[in-house]
Amino acid sequence: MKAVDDAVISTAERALDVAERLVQVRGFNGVSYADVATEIGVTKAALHYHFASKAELGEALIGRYTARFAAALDDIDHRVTDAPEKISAYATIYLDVLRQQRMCLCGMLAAEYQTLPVPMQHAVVRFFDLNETWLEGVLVQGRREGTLRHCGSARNAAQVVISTLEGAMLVARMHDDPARLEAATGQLLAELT
Amino acid sequence: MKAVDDAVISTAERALDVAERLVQVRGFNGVSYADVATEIGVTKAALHYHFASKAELGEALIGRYTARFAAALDDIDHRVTDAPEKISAYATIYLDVLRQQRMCLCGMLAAEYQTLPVPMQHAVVRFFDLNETWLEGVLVQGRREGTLRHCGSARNAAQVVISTLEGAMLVARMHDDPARLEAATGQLLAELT
DNA sequence: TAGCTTACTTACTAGTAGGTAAGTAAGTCA
DNA sequence: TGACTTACTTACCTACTAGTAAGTAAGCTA
Repeated sequence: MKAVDDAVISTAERALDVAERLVQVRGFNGVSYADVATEIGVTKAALHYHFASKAELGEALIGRYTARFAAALDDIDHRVTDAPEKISAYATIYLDVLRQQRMCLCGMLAAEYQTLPVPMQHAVVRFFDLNETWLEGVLVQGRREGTLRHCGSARNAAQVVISTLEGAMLVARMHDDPARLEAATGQLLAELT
Repeated sequence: MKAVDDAVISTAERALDVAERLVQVRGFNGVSYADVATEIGVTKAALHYHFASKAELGEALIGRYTARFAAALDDIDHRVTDAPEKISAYATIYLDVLRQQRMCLCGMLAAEYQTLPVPMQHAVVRFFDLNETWLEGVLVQGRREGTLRHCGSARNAAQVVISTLEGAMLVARMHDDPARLEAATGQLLAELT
């Protein structure tokens, strides 16, 4: 096995990279083992060696995506102190994904939710929980410091923020028009400040 | 052929009813001819008699859904005069769909956009155009009458309204929690009035 | 160096996908 | 009454789906 810290990227990692992009563009039901295997230049059986089933590949995909998101939120917490700026930085994560002509992985999987294996459903819900909890914290901070306002509970307001960003992403990607997400973000921030 | 105005619903109509529900729940790529045919009690070949290809069935689906939406908007225009109440009635359409545990047909298809046949892509875009245009009119009316306010163009604000409702629907359906859509609607209306 | 592990390939399976050709029963119409 | 149309069914096709069994080359390890 190759060392983790050298320049060579393992087959499993490359499979996750390719599968992630394909799922973000086409959806989980629009991607096959053959699609992923062909693109990284191995057989389907090699993919099954690393991920026993498509459900397992899907779980690994969501796990890695969620971990990366969590790291990005942590990074914001360390870089930014101002609550409104944190929300703005949060929206920038979404915008960066959209600029690659991709939908949020978990937003896409939310659409296909009813067709997903149960472990994948739980993993998707965990992703949204993580985001809600982090946003809730920022909204509480902002309200305390007088830089953010919202009606109802902070949890509720956090859910509305996520809904707006995911929806704007969905529609903006279809039109290949990131400006729509920027407009929604602007209105969201205006409403909260 | 059965008369259009008697109680018997044609096979084509029943196929559209079933396919619509299945696509709203599972997505276009999560539904097969066999699924639809089995549920209405005919063979796949009978379905192919009415809709030559899956793409054609999809187009018919979007066409009927868009026409029904257009009729609902027309109905609002005749029933309601107050602009904020029109927006509220508009949001109720979405809520009624969500209460059946369904996603907006075209919101679902927006997620799968990249995998759809080109004629279906165009039909989905037309659905959103129709909605944007109607909302734009209501927002202009509200601004003129002093009952609604929005920053930027009315068209832009209309896009944000649709994005928010579609996104809230996506997330709320996953959680089986229509309250999330109601919360997003509430915040949207607060922002506009 | 013998045995084991890793990371595959080749060749296959059963099931499902969309789609089609040919036939048929029932009804319409000149 | 014979030709035609509608609304199907049966039986099939090819392509693709996820998944598997068996084999192999390379490297690591006692």
